[in-house]
Amino acid sequence: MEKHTITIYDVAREAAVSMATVSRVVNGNPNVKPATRKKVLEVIDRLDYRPNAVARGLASKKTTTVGVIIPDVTNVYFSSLARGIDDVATMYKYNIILANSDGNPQKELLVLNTLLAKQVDGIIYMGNNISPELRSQFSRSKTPIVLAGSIDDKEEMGSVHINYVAAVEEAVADLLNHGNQRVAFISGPLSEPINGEDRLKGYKNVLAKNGIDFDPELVFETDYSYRAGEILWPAIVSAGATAAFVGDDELAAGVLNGAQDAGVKVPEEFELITSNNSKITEIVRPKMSSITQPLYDIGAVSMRYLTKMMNKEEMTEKTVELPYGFIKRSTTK
Amino acid sequence: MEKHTITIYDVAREAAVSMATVSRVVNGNPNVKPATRKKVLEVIDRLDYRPNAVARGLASKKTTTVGVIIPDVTNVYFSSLARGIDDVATMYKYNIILANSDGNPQKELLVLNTLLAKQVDGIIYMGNNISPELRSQFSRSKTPIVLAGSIDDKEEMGSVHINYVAAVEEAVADLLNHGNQRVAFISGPLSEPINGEDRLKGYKNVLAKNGIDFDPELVFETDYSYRAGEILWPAIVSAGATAAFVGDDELAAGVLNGAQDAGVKVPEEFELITSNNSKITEIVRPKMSSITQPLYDIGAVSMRYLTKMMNKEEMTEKTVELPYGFIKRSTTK
DNA sequence: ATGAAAGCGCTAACAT
DNA sequence: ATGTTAGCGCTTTCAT
Repeated sequence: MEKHTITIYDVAREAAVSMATVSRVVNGNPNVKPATRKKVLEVIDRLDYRPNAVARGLASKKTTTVGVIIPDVTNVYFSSLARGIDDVATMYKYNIILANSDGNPQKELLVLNTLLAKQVDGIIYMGNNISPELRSQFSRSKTPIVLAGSIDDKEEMGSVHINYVAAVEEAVADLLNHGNQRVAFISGPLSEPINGEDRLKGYKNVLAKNGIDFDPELVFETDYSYRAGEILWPAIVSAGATAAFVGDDELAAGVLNGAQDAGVKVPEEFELITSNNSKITEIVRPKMSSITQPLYDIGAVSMRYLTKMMNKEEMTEKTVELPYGFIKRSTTK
Repeated sequence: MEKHTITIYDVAREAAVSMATVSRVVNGNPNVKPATRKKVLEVIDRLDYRPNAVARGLASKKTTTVGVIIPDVTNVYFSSLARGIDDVATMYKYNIILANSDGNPQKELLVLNTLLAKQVDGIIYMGNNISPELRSQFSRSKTPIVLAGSIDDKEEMGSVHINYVAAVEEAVADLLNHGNQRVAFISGPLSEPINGEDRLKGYKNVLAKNGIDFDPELVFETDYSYRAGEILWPAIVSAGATAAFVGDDELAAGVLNGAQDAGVKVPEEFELITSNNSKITEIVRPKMSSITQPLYDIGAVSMRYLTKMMNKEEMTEKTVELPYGFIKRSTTK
C-alpha cells in the first residue's frame, strides 16, 4: 500500500480540530489555546507532517522565494554578492532561485519570464547593461526588483552599490600623485554604464582637476578575462602609460602578470590599482592595491532592501550607496 | 480599478473554449485541432497570459525546480559545479533553488527540509561530509538526490565525481619520479571522506608501491583557505618535505607563496601539485601543475543524471566516474 | 477533439 | 478560541 502524503487535513482529523486551527498553529497565529496548540503540535510531530509550500503559495499568493539574475556564478564578484543575498534571504525565511544570464539580454528576458511565472515575491538583478526591453518588462511587472552592484543610468529602480565615480577619482588621483603623467584606464565594455559612464567619468574628472588632457589612446576597452589582461601589455607600452587603473581583478591580474612576464618591475616601473579587492588581489605577487567594495554587504543590503519592498514599506531613497575604501598593497608606490 | 491577474479561465472565455483546451495548448498536447490551437494562442498573446507555475505545481505535483545544496558559492570549485548544474537544468526547463550550507550539518538539515517543503522535484547535494542524520533524511525522502563532486563512502546514493584515489596516485607518483623522497600530503579535514579516505589512500598506495614508508609527519590536515596554506611553510620545512600534493587550489596557492616568500625556489627546491585546476593555478607564479577535473561537467552530468531519476528511468550505475587528467605547469620539474 | 468537474493542499474571510 | 467554506489557478480523469 502506497501511503499517501499527509496533509493538513490528516493532522486536523487526528487532532480532532479543524484545518483552520492546524493552519493557525503552523503559522504561529496567537489565537490558539495553548492546550490545543500542544495537541496539534504532537500530532504534527507524530505524523511527521510538513506543510506543502506550493499549496501555501497558491492560497496565500506568496512563495517566500526570490529570483536572482546573475551573469555568472563562477565569477567571484557576483558570487560574493550572491552569498550576501542568500544569507539575508535565509534570515528572512526566503529562498533564492539562482539563474545565470551571461549578461545576455535574450537570456535575461527568458529568465525574468520564468521567474515571474514561478511567482517569486521579488527579484534581484545583477548585470551591467539593462536592455530597453528588459527595462520595460521590469517596470511593467509589479514584482519588486532591486539591482545589486549595478547601476541604473536612468535611476528608475532601487539599487545598491558604491560611488564608482568617486572611487575611481580617488584611485587615479593616487597614481597621479606618484608622478605618473600617463595613466591608463583599462576596463570591460564601455557600453556598460558602470564603465562608460561612472568609472570613465571619475577618470576624466581627476585628469581635468590636475590639468591633464584626456587622451583616448590611454583607454583600453576589453573583456573581463585574465587572458585579456595578459595580452594587453604591448599596447599599454606603446601608449606610453606608466600606471593603470583597472576595472576588474582578473583583468588586472592579467595585466600585472603580462607586465612582469615582459620584465617590467612593479611598482617601480609600472603602478596598478584594481577595483574589487577579491581574493585574487592577495594571491598574485606583488599583491595588488585595490579599491575596496563591500561585496557581501552589497548583496546583503540589496536583499534587505528587497524585503522592505516586499513588505510594501516606504523607501526613502531609490538608491543606497555603500561606502568604498582603498587598500594599498604592493602594486603602487 | 485593479485589473486582476489573468488566468486560464479568462483565456478560455475569450477564446470560447474550455479551460481544458487552453491547458492542452499551453502544454503542447497534440490533441487539439490546429484551428482552435491558433485561436487560443492568439488570445493568450493578446491577453499576455502567463501560466501560474505555482498552481501548475499544485495540480500536477511537479514544480520543475530542483534544490541545490552548496557549501559556499563563493568557492570557485563549487560555483563551477553550480554553473554546470544550472546550464543543463535550464536546458531541461528546470530552475534551481541554491542554498548555502557552509558544510554545516545543522544548516544542511534545515535547508533540506525547506527544499522538500517547497516540493522540489529533485536535489543535488555538494558537500564532503554527509552526517548520519542527513543520510537518514535523504533515504527517507522519496525525492531523487544526486551528489555532485562528492563521494558517498557508503555508496548508497547516486553521485558523479572523478576517481580521486587514482588521480592522487598519479600525481604523487610524478613527484616521486622526480626523486623526491619526502612528499607532503596537504589537505582539508581528514574527516571528509574525499580527503581521509580517497586521497589519502591514493597517497599511501603509491608510497607502498615505491617501497617508501608512510610517515604521519608528512600529512598536514588544515582548512581550505589561502591563509592556512601560507602559514604552513615552517611546518613543511621541519618535516623535511621537498614536494607536496595539495588537495585544494587556494590552499596550494598559499603554500606556494608561503614557500617563495621564505626564499625557496619553486620548482627547483620544492615541487607542488594541486587538485582542482581552477583559474588560480594560472594566476600565481609559477603557474601550478594540477590534477584536472571537469568541474563544469561534473555539475552538468549530475543534473543530467537527476533528470533521468526524476523521469524514473532505470539507472545502470549508482556512480558515474568522469575522467580526470593532469596538467604540467611550472611548479613541478 | 473538446468539455465538465473534481481535486491538488492550503489560507483567509466569515461566522460562531 | 475554533470551525466552515470558498477559493487560489491549474491539471487530469472521465465523458461525449
